[in-house]
Amino acid sequence: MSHPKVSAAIHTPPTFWYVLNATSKLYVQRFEERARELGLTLPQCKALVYLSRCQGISQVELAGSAEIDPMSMVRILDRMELDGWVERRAHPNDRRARRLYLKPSSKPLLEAIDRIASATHDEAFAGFAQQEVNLLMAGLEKVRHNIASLEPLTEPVDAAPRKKTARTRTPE
Amino acid sequence: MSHPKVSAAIHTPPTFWYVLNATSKLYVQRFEERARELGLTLPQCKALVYLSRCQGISQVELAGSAEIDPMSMVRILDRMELDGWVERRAHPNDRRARRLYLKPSSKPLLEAIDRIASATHDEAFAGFAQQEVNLLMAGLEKVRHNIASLEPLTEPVDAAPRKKTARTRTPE
DNA sequence: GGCACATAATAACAGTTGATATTATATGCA
DNA sequence: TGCATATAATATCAACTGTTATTATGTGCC
Repeated sequence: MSHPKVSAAIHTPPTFWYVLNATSKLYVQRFEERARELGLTLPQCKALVYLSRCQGISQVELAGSAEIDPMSMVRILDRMELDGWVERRAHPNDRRARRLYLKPSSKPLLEAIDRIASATHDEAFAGFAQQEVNLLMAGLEKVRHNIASLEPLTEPVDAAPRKKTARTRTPE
Repeated sequence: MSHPKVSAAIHTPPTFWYVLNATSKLYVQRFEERARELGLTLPQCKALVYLSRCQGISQVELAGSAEIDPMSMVRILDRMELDGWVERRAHPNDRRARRLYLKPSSKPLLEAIDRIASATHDEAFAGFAQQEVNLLMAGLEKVRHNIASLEPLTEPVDAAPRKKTARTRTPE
């Protein structure tokens, strides 16, 4: 991510989505900058943390609670199993499913993740009163709730099925 | 993005980065859900909007002001030039550079983007007083500023150069 | 029991993104 | 002038993500 330092270009008053995105991206970047020392990406960290809270669950369950796409979860687990942090055991009653467990070796990792998360949080909220933090989170939650409870855009279901990747569109 | 509806898994109190990310992602998703009807992705919209504010700039400049990676910008412009929204003209004094211009056909597009942005904004802030919105943005800006002004993590510059992609890491 | 259908995990593939290398040109300085 | 270095744009390649298809099971109903 090597942007040439922002030039003397016009800077219009930042819109909400701009600030929201920029902040989110920065925050993740900072987190991953630290997590890189552990050889972990954010999704991996998420998987580890969520798994630590309810070991023995299946992959779909973990994917569901960590809000990660099941297919991505497979790949994350492949990597982490290889790295020796996680174990996939057979499920006693369901031969399709696998029960997930953390290997003891992952303990220090989880602690490190915790430290990293705190450190990032502290950096982000330097100079904030606790109440401000709560307010900010509450606001974001409200926005999130607003969007989450919207209908999926009724989609005109028009004759021409559109490609999912944004593509050439001839203006009629 | 087809998660199986979040299972009965334990749900710990949401942390800040969780809420921040989730909100940001949802917001973008909602925006792109609408923008898809125009055949545009969010980066494309960004490029168009920023370009509209200072036509005649070069690609690096646009990349800089829109905070998009220059290489990504190339690809975005390739597509949009093809689609006939944007023009690359030779730069009079610098034969390496190209000056960017919007083609007239992009005008309705820009208007549509504007409408979409407003619509999304309105959905997100349903039930907010203007003051709340301002407060929320101010909070985010503060966080953003906090992180943005951090040193790049002094990187221990340790002997072993680490791969940038999170990879197997044998615990010593 | 056996058939229709759902589900867990994974494979295969396509599209996108990010990092580095390449090419042409500019710029500063000896 | 001529060489070292910087820069704009782009090509190339590897990693990652998302989508759909595949395989092995499980579940309910007749």
